Amino acid sequence: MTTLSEGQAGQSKITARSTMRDVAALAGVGLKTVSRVINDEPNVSAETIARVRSAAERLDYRPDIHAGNLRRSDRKTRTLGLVVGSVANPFSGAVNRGVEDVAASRGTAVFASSLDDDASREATIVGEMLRRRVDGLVLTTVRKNQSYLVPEQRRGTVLVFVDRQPAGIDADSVVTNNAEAAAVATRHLQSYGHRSIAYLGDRAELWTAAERRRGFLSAAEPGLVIENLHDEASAYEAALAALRSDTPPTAFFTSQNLVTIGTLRALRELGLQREIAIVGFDDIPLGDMIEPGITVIAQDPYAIGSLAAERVFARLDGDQSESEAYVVPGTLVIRGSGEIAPRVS
Amino acid sequence: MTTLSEGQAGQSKITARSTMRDVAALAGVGLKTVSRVINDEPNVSAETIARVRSAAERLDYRPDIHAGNLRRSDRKTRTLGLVVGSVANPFSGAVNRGVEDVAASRGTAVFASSLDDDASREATIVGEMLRRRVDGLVLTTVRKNQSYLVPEQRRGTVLVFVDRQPAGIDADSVVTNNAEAAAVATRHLQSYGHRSIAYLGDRAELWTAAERRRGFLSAAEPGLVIENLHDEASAYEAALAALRSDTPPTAFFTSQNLVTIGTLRALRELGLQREIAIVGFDDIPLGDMIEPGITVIAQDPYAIGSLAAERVFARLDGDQSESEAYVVPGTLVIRGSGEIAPRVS
DNA sequence: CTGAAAGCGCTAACAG
DNA sequence: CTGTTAGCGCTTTCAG
Repeated sequence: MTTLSEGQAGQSKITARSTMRDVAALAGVGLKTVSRVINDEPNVSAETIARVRSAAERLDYRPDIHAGNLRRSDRKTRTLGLVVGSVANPFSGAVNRGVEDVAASRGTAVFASSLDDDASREATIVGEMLRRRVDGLVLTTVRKNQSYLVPEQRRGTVLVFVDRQPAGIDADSVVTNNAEAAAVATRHLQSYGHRSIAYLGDRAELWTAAERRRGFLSAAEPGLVIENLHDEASAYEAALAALRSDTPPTAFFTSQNLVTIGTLRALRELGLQREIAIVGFDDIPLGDMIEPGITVIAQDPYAIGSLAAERVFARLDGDQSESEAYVVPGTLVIRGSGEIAPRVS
Repeated sequence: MTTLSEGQAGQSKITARSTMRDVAALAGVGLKTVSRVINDEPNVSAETIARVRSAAERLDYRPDIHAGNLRRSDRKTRTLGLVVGSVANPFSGAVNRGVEDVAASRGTAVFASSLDDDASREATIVGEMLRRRVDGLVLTTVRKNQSYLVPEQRRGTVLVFVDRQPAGIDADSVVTNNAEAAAVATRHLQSYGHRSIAYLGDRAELWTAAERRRGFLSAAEPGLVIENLHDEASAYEAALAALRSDTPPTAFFTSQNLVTIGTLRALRELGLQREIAIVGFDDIPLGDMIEPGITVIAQDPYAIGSLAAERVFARLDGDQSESEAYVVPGTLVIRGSGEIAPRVS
């Protein structure tokens, strides 16, 4: 006894989802023939193609990619997972778009998830994506170590790390030249005469924060280093305290977006935005519209995302070369705030 | 003859993906028992549970959600599709995050796709998501008409429209009170004495743009209305031309993010940012840091996204009530640029 | 409490 | 050029 979907019975109103079987029945051909037509395989007569197409259209047939995948030999779901800080922040948004554009050109859809730099959520989120059998994963990680992904990688899931370098696993990564760019920013301030530069940084355990601090320290004479700032408010407080101390810095190097904004607020609060220099790491929306314009090391998150996605597809296409750390250089964008000379005392 | 995955043979190195079968074999139980344990179903002895768990762990077993779905009665993929302008823009990013947070709390993953307001891509993108059998779709549409989705909706795919009202289909929507808020902005300018307010708007066929214009016109005396501005550059040119005309406006109402920024650049170019008033629709990052601060109608994209996702789940949970247009009100944020009185001539 | 058999919608392998 | 049979990894159904 064969069971047919409801669609077969009712002529007028399509309500149940129709299957390949239904299309085959309506077109009066075999199941495999429909499969051939739907997948543009050769060896079907033009007339048969037309009949199948019209039947599929009449039933508003939508092939189920997952049912096919179950049996298909390559087992690709044409799906990518992307794990970022938060889809709501501009940096991640641009990475997301870079990944999406490359993925779309390959007929691949993208799952994005926000981590909020919360290490405890990393494994859960990645697990959810793995259950859905993503072909590859583009990851901004928080955990100290990613060795838990090694078995998955061995099974063929492609892993590419972005923004931060992974540990305990061998895989491609795409990052900004954090240390070098931070040193460039620092030397830029020095070239205007600054000798007392305060470093305001993010949580020390983040790879990016550590790299930027390393770059800063490689160029600067030992000075004020404040870390573990993760939002505007804490940066604002830290900057305010530094400026009110007995030996205030003549310039700031802020290692991250929100830290830069918090520091800008503190400078404004004290009316010092034209007295104290500041260079931030990572660009800020409308950074050229404020007064003075904010000088930054601008990253290229779109390029990071698209390059990462390209690496995923290269690996899926069989690239067996050694894993590589790709560097997307940050660039110094001069707008005014970093070109303020220290007050002569 | 039974075929077993490679995992069974090799003891040390796991390389092939193991299936429920492999776990069952290793644990020495039946397939269904493993299924019960993995899905936390009742009627399994504690000892058996432990044996299965340990076998699953040893094989690093990951259930395949799609294989299960094929046979499962509810056929839910626990996947949502989100179609927005661009995942890289702040408004869409916040909507995305709102959707994601609600979805994550229900064990649901989110596909996001960028449309760039390109009507020709709408059907393709939606089609890709439907092939992947998303349970629901949160959509920012561009096409004039969404009736092509009616059959899909009848089959049980939940549709919720955000930011823009759909046409030709009956479904929940979540939007800002565009017309009312635009009228509020306009009256705000009038309350400072403005009688010659220029409206700079986006493409007239976009529902949001039309609504905002309608709101503006309901409050303003007929004045300068310029439309079809879709980016910073065109808005900049339009504002510049208006300001250089024989009868320049004393205030601007700009109907969208990029248009506001373009207009601000024009005002700065002419050094008029403290002479000519401006109120923008949709908030701008760091809008309080520029001088003067930019007065806007701020929307709440996070609330829009999370409410939309909640509606999807409500419908999936069986809510059969009439479809509704939910309104997330925009709020006037006063920062300076909208509180400039016209020059007395 | 446990498991064998059937089948979800599709593709692979083969036979006509 | 076309169709039949088996089976992907899981859940359902039903019999122990």
